[in-house]
Amino acid sequence: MAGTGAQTDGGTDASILDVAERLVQTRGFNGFSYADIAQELSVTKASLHYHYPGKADLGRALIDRYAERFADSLAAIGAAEPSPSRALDAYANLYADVFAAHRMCLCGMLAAEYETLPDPMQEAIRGFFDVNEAWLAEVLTRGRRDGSLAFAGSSRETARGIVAGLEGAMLVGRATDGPAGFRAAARRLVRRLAGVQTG
Amino acid sequence: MAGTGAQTDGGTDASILDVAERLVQTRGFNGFSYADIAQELSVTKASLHYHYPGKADLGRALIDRYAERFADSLAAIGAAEPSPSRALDAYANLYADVFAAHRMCLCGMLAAEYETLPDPMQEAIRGFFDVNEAWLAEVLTRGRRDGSLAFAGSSRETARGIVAGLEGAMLVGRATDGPAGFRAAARRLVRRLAGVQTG
DNA sequence: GTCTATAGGCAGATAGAC
DNA sequence: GTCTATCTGCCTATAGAC
Repeated sequence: MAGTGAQTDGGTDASILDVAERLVQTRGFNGFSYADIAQELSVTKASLHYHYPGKADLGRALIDRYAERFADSLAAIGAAEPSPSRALDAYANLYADVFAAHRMCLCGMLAAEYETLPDPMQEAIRGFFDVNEAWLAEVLTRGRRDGSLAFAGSSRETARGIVAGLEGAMLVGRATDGPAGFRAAARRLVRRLAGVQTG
Repeated sequence: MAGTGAQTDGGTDASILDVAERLVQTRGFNGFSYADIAQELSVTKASLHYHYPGKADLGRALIDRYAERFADSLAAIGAAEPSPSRALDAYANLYADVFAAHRMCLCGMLAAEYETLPDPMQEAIRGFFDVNEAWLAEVLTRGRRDGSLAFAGSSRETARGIVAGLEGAMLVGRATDGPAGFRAAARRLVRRLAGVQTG
């Protein structure tokens, strides 16, 4: 359930991040303001600036927390799912959970606005995708070795295709899909790209 | 070469759309202002409001023109490429051309900001994806019938996966890829999802 | 840590002269 | 059609009291 922004503790910083995270995932980094957060938390904008002096600081903190949670989820999948094909299903489900919460992946959303973002945020976004691709590449390599997966080309480029497919499915699905079919579509996409062998 | 925003004629309206299109494709609809366009064209903001009274009007005009161009490109591919697999390669190249121009697909970008956009723009964005999926579905159906393509599930859901894959590849690629590998990656993705039969 | 108050700038948009 | 001038409102951000 990574990336859906469950309230962590009761800390003020975390509450701010929770609200900001949801706003970025639904409206984009350029589509919300400190005023939006302040109103929702019934505090003043000045108070928010105490915790995160500038919007860039807030943005960087958002990505770091999101990436950390996502990495935890990947580690949990790795521990719980020794089968590569099952690990891929679980990976697709991470995205389906975000979509079901009527959100876009935080870093997918920020990738769209990439050119308008400060350097520290751009750097963190690249890091997020790199971690995802590296984790997937490892799963893919393992699956091809044990015969449960069959795909042409390198694990890394196949991993990149899977990330792209899932991010794109969320992006387009926001405009066209209901949440119903997304989970199945995401699984289908990943299995197809990874060449999951039936039986 | 649809979607790269080549100057159509010398009309003022078209010039405004050309600049605005590039700004949306690189920075997003919420990432530019009338002032940006005015500066680039050396006119005043008031002059722009004469041509497009509100930003929503400008946005709708942008999508309509973009969708029209894209539809023309699809028709041209249909006329020039009787082979389904070659038509799919040409389709992937449409996206690669946009990416090579250091742009995101206009409607992919707007899909990210979907929740913040006025109804007329949302409607036009859905129309764009629907036309793309319908065109692809027809190609896929034809290819499966003649044996050149092999994929599980419906043509329509496979078409949706291809659009998602290409949009996502552009989205993520802006943050991670150089323009070099994108064309090959896009072709690989489409061929894999459509089950292009070798030989 | 949160507040009031405010600065300084930019957003989208309009009126009216030319 | 394009201009100058202006409006209103929101934006990010800061100073300083409590």
